[in-house]
Amino acid sequence: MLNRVILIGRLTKDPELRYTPSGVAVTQFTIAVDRPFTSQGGEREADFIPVVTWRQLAETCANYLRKGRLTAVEGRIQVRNYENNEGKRVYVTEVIADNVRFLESNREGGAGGGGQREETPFGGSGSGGGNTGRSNNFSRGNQNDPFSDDGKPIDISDDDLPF
Amino acid sequence: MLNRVILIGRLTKDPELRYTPSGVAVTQFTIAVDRPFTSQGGEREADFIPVVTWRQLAETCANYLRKGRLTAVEGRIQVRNYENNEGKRVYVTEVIADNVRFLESNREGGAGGGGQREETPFGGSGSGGGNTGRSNNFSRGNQNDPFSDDGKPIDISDDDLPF
Amino acid sequence: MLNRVILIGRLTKDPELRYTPSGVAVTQFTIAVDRPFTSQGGEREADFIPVVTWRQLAETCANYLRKGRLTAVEGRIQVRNYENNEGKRVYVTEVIADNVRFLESNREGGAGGGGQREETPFGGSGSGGGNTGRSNNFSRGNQNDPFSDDGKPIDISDDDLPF
Amino acid sequence: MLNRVILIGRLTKDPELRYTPSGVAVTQFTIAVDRPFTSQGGEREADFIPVVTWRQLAETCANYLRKGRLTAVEGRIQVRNYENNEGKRVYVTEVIADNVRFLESNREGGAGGGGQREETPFGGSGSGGGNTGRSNNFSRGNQNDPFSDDGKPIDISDDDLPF
DNA sequence: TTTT
DNA sequence: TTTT
Repeated sequence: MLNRVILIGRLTKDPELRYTPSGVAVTQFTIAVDRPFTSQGGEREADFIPVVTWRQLAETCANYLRKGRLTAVEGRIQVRNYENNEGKRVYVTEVIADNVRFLESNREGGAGGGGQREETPFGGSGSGGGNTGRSNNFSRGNQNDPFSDDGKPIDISDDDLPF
Repeated sequence: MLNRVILIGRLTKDPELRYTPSGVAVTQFTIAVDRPFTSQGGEREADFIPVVTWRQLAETCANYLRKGRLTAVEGRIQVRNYENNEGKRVYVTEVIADNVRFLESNREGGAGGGGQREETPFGGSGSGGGNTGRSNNFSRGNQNDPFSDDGKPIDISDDDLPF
Repeated sequence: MLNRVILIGRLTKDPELRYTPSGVAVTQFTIAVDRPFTSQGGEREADFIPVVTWRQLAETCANYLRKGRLTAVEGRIQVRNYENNEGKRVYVTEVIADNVRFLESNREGGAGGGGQREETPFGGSGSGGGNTGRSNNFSRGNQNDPFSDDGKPIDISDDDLPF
Repeated sequence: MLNRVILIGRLTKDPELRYTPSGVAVTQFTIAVDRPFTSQGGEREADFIPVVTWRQLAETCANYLRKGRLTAVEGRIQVRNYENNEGKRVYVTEVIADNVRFLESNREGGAGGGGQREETPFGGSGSGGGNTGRSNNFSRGNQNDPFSDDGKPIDISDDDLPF
């Protein structure tokens, strides 16, 4: 009935932009959130939490987030499940974000490097809003469709569309 | 750096109280949280989210929560992992709660039935506070220790203590 | 940059539905949220937090919420200010809700009584969505416009529209 | 029953550390949180939200936060009221924080300037925890007690202690 | 493996 | 001015 998550942490890798078969943008990334205490052994620990964004927000994240960036994520916990290739049901827990805030601009710190896409965010993020279907900034041929040729089991489909 | 979750939903089963080898109370339950939209097929869907509480709060939850009860949970997302009996790393995502609110008193509705424990909450919940170690309301012999004889791989240990 | 509030408490009064001059629905109510501790003197205390909802959500709240009902509110803190009739700047802090959950159906407990409007919610609430402008369930003449004739300084206007 | 706020914004001024008559540390500051939309006129707007921290956390905030710093605040909304010198009841809404995260270290950007206190945070913040009473990092004579000689009406007292 |  |  109510399901709200707020996280602040750092991306463990550059985000991955994909499209569902019907052409809806999805971006996945993981954020490392330091725990507020140390383990028995005294080491700093973190939770590595998978985040999914859809549509316009997916494209903004793919464009401006990079490995190492401090980021705030707001969304809901989703538990989906699918049958894997051994016929076993697998449960996947993710945060479906509807609001993402870039807490570090592209100049400062971060793992930086190799940004082959835009260099400047245009002011934070949106909130899930706007255009349904595929943005035309992102042309897509069959060849580079991550949902048909990346070898891994396809585990995000149009059925997973959250709205 | 910041990790906050708030959920409102219903318990899918009575909660399960256990103790770690060193005697710390842990209670696990799952809450079903209806999604704010229906699926393509038009059915209501829900996320089934595992919740863990520790110490005093674990005992309060075990005493007063029951299957079907509407409940608010506040906590953080934790992703732990362990190696299963086939040597494969398994990831488990849970909400570690530090605040649980009973939104339905024991009188009204609910699945009711068979409450062999207390019948009245004494005013909501605490917030993780208080006594370390084991409460003496809960005697425990070796025989009924869920961590040594329930047949399933032991997947919660003192190493998982969150504070 | 991020502003999120979640409250669970009880309405101190029936909600008040009004319309801005241009006809947008606004509902205001106050929820009493018990503090998690008692005062020095040992009394239970509560915070009385003003909540504002707009448009479709305003109408749903006006229809289904009543004094005493347990309610969950999700939104953002807003601090607006205006000049009062003595020329002094007054600051008003409110929660602008975009999600409201009715945690008690109309049957159970509550202050009940005098419900001259609908008796059954149709499943929770929405989330700010939908129709701009005025719903036609709510006819409104100049005479009963709370924004032109209630004697009090008009302190909500179209300028306060949050989206 | 549940009251949770999470904010990310920038301090409008350096924080103010004070002590209650019995010597408990309190720090107040305001954070400016940009709204997620622009006003009718198209200007960026912000909410200016007063924040209060107590005890150990108050001292950490006073030491490390400065005007302009990007900061995450977690806490609860509190509405207190007092009678002013004209005998009128005044309502004050504040966020009582139990967790504060410094999202910008002291090197980068910010309004910088004139930091006459420590230059390096020792790793974020705590969470309200720890020592009751006054830390001995902060010597205090009668003369510089902000609660006895600052001329302004004393509006925070030991009665406001949240725990 | 799921709740109302 | 406040709710159970």
